[in-house]
Amino acid sequence: MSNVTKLRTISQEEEQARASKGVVFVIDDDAGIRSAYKRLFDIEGFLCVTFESAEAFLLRFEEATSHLSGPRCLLCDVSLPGMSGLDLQLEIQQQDMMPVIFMSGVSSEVEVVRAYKEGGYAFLLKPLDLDELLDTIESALRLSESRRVRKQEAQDLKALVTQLTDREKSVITLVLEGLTNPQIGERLHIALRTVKVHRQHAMQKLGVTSVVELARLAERTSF
Amino acid sequence: MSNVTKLRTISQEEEQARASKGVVFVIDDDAGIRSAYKRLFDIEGFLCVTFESAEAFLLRFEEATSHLSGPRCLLCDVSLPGMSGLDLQLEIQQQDMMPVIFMSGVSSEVEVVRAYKEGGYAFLLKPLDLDELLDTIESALRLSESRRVRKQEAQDLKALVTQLTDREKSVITLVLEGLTNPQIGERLHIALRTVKVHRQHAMQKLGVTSVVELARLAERTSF
DNA sequence: TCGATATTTGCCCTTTGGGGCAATTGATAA
DNA sequence: TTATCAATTGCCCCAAAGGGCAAATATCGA
Repeated sequence: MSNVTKLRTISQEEEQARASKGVVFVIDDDAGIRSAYKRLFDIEGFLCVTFESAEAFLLRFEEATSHLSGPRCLLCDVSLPGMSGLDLQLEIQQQDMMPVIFMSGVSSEVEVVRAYKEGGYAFLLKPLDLDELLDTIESALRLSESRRVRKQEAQDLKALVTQLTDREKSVITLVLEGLTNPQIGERLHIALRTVKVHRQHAMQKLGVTSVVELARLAERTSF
Repeated sequence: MSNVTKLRTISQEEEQARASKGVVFVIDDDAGIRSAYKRLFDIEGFLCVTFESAEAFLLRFEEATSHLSGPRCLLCDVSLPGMSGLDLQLEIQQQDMMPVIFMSGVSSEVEVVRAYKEGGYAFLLKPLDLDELLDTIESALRLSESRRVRKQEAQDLKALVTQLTDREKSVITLVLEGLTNPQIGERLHIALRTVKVHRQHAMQKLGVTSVVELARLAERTSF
């Protein structure tokens, strides 16, 4: 059935496939411009979702895309009716949601400077160079993806670490300081056998089989 | 004697002390502005060196400050006679020398965008806010310092690693993959005792006493 | 050709690491 | 109150790590 209505509808698989390549949010108050961008990004294989205002974006982008995974970025005009692009940017940067690319035809230097100072990813001046636009979108999506990966990694590790009991944590901490089991035993006033048991349990819980792996893991977290 | 001529001359110790806090290069074609900045940064405790053009900076900043260590940054007007600030920036970013802060009173948005796109650290519009200027300088200097530290660390480690012989490197590599000495022996077709010897020598050369330290060190380099 | 360095290996000894089996104690959740 | 889980320890065993002593080869610059 998606064949019949393919101009406006895509299947769920297609939708997720596009989202995996990248979700591009577009905010512009001009419906014509919105659909032009949508067409462009559809052709390029991205999933594009448009909004007519910053307020609409904040209200609806979550539900519109929470079921989709993939890197994302926001392309937004600086001057919008209601909440401006710059103010929206403040919200977004606070929650570290996604890179924001500004566009503008009539921007003052002040706006540009502010956009960058507040963490804007790029600022494109009209008339837009299509290649430049796509390059910027792609690199913003790459940034988004690498951030996501880093974040995911961090919280996976955190989940592992919280599985450890206090005793296990303290033993592992000393292991990471390079102490031997007998030394750890002395330090914590427990028997050698006890140290070994805690160490063993901790290694299992952390899913590592050697001290090297343990150290590598610890480098990426902070115990 | 420095007391007599203290308005223009500082002792070598004083010079290095200031440089340690931060070297601020200033490029402006107006001599009055240059001396105003110099006064300001002198008061703030930085070492300030001024130039009348981008060309003069490139020619002379090296010899003027090569004997001094410390974080550094460049404060520069975008529109300069001769080579523009933006062109200078290209040179500087290629060699990753220092953060560049642009100033301008009559900049178009295009210039601002280009400055940021090419890696400019900040863009300050006139009239300058003194507090903002100093904040920006300080954070640029912090960036410069952390870059320097990272770079230094990297080359120290590289120096250590190059001390290793090929055999030692291959043994250590396998150690870092989590293999035991007997396994390494099999893999390299050498006796267990030989593995131990190489391992021991490598650890000594790298200045580590435990596998944990070794792993930590390896995380920061790429063997 | 000679000394320095790298690579190799064997023998032997001690300390660590890893882990099974079994038991005790305390706390906590069902 | 009972079952589960964390913490603890002892005994015993084997594999792995660390390293001293000694020796043979090979390479390479002086």
